[in-house]
Order: sequence, then structure tokens, then C-alpha cells
Amino acid sequence: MAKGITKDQIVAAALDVLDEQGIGGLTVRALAARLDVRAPALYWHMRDKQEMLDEMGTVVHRRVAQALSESSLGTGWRDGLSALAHALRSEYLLHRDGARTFSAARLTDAEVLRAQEPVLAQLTAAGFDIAGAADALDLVTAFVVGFVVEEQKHRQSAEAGEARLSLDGLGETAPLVKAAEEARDRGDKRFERQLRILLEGIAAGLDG
Amino acid sequence: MAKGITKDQIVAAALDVLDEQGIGGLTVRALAARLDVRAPALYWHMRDKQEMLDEMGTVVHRRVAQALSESSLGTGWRDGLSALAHALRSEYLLHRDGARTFSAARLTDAEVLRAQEPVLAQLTAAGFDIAGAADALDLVTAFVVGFVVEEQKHRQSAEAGEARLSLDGLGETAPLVKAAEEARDRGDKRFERQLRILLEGIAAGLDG
DNA sequence: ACCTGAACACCGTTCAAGT
DNA sequence: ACCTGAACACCGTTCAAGT
Repeated sequence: MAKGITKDQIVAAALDVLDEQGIGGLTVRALAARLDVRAPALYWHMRDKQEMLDEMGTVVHRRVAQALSESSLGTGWRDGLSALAHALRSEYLLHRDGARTFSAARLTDAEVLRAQEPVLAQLTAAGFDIAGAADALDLVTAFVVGFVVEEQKHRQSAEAGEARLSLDGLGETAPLVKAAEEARDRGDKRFERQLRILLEGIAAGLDG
Repeated sequence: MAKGITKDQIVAAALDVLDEQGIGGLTVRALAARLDVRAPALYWHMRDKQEMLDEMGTVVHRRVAQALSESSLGTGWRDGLSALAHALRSEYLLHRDGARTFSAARLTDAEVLRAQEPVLAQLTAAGFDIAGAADALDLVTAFVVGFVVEEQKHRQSAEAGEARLSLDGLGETAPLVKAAEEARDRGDKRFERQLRILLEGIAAGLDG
């Protein structure tokens, strides 16, 4: 029973393959094998591989929207943007190569954007005009994408046990670069600090 | 005369192929053809394709460092970070798929990091501790990466004449999302505004 | 409607062999 | 030292044919 593969199943399986094999191992054949069909079967359900990647990104961003709608109800614009940032980072971090993969995808469903409505409402209620609200939202989004791209790049080279760039030569002529490298922590605390700085800048636009 | 291909020539040719064919057209064979050799010849000069991508990213970031060292001399931390942001965005925008391609690369030369020294010096001179200076610098970098990734994604789908996501269905239930979409300009002005907001947040950390 | 087998035009990479 | 020819094990995608 329940014969035939659905688009949702394809996307779910693709996310599994992504996690296990990484973006380089996410091939149409590997995906087909996981679904127990031959590769050409997938082309009955999707136009090409890019469409599959776009659908994957849309599903992940739908989850971001879902998490956002569950977390930011009834609070101020700061909490709204913070919830957006956290939801986006969390969903990206859930998947191997998530930031690179999903930030490159193009949404196939405009409904996903609806989750921005309450955040924009909070911002405009606080006194931002619509352009300022859009800037604030886009700024937070760009930061999270850039942050997690870098975060996952480091995480992977660490897991692969790859040689870090030696900073020995910089010790004498660039002591601050070396000190900054050593002072840099990784992970949640760093994200929270930088997000807070960003939100400060947005808040400053209210009275400027 | 001048027989034999050099690593620098390979990287330069690879950047040309990237601009003409995009990241998907940047194959080892296409690169070899441009250099008038057969594909296996390239493997005498590099270990694999990833090393080539890393070298490309390193060259581009060296240019960012160069531009930075020429533009921010003798000014305050704000100008230093602003120059960094502009140099990074400019060099990324110079190449097709630049943000995606180069932000994924891993630096092969620590010397590139030396360009951060004057910026970090400006920040610490202004009163930031080393961790705060590193946060400020990383925050600006993450923003630029995220901003240009999005910028080039939109630019390409526009050039390819691809269908924009229809927002019609959102008109009644998500008017702010629709208004924000219509209010959003693209390009330099938007970048300048968002960068200014970011710098405001960093400045706030000095007295907080 | 949904899937397969076979095939096409590619990939990145290796390696013996050439100069 | 530097490059080629040939080959290997793959890719994404198409399409006639099957059910």
C-alpha cells in the first residue's frame, strides 16, 4: 500500500543524505537508492536537482517560520528579532553544510515569508517605518547566514582534523591578530554577544 | 620561453572561468583548456580541486587586504571597519558566485590576516578590549558575507530572468511582508544603511 | 500515473608513459 | 621537472519502454 514516492519523502530523504554524506555526497543516485528507486524515477517528481535543493531550503525555512511563530508571541521587537536569529541559526546548524546549502536555495513557497509579519509588526509598532523594519530584519538575517557559514566551515575542518593555519609568523609583526585569534571563543556565547551588538545598533535607530 | 604553467596562472585562469561560466562551469577540464594543457597536468601543481578553490579564495582575500591597507590609514576605528566592509564586498562582487565561492574557501596563507592588524589597533586604541575588537571585526565580516550571498543570489535569478516568488497571496494576511518587499531597494544604498546600523551597535559597546 | 534500463555527455582523479 | 593518453568510477539528465 501507499505506493509511489512523494515530494515530501524525497525532500526528507535528501536532508538525511545531506547529513550523512555532506553536500558532495548528495547525488541523485544516492538519494534514489535511499528511496529504493532508480535515479530517473526522481525526474518524474522534480524538474532537476536544483529544484530539489530549493525544496529542501524551503522546508528548512518553513521550520524556521514555525519555530519563530511559537517563540516570539507577545513580546517586543528585540525578542522578535532575537527569536528569528536563534531559529535560523538552529535550523541551519541541524544539517551538515546547512548554511551554505540553504542560503543558496530559492524559496518555492511565499507562505514561508508570512512568519516575518509579526516581527515586522513589532518593529513598526515600536516606531520603525517599513523600510527601517525591513533593514533590521534583513540585517539580522545576513548576520546569521554569514556567522553560521563561518561556524560550519570551522567545525568541519576541525572534525576532519585538518591543519589549522599557523599564526607563528604573525607573532611579532601582528600581535593583535594573534591575540584576537587566541581570544576568540567559538559557539553560542560568541553568537549571543554579536547578536546583542547588532540589536543595539538597530535600537539606536529609534532615537537617532 | 617561459615554459610550464605556474600556480598563479592557474588561479588567475580559474577566476576567469568562474566569471564566464559560474561555479558550475568551473571544471578541471575547462580550466585546463583555458591554460592549453590537458586536465591531468593540473594535478602536478595542485593536490585536488579543493586546493584550487582555497587558493582562489586566498588570492581574493589578499586583494581585500591590499585594498584595506590602502584606504584606511590614519583614520578612526569606524573608518577602518567601514573600509574592511567595502573592500570585502567589492572583491566578492567582482566575481560571479563570489560570496558563496570565497566564503567557503580556507585560507592557505596566514599573511592575509595581517591586514586585520591596523583595524584591531584602531579598535583597541579606542577602548575595546581584544575580545571586543575581535567581535566587532567578525561581526562586520559575517554581515558582509551574508549580505553579498543574498545580493548575488538575487542578481543571478534576475539575470536568468527567473520568476520571482509571487506575493499576491500574502496581500491580505501579511500586508507588512508585502510592503517590506516593495520598500526594499537593492544595492549600495541598502548596504550603506545596514552597515551604519551595525557600526552604531559596535559604537554603543564603548560606553555601555 | 509512475517507474526502469540503457544510454549520453560529462565529471574529478590516477597513473604509466613520454620528453 | 613537467605533461599526456588512457582509463576508472563516477555524475545529472533524457527517453523509450514497461506496468
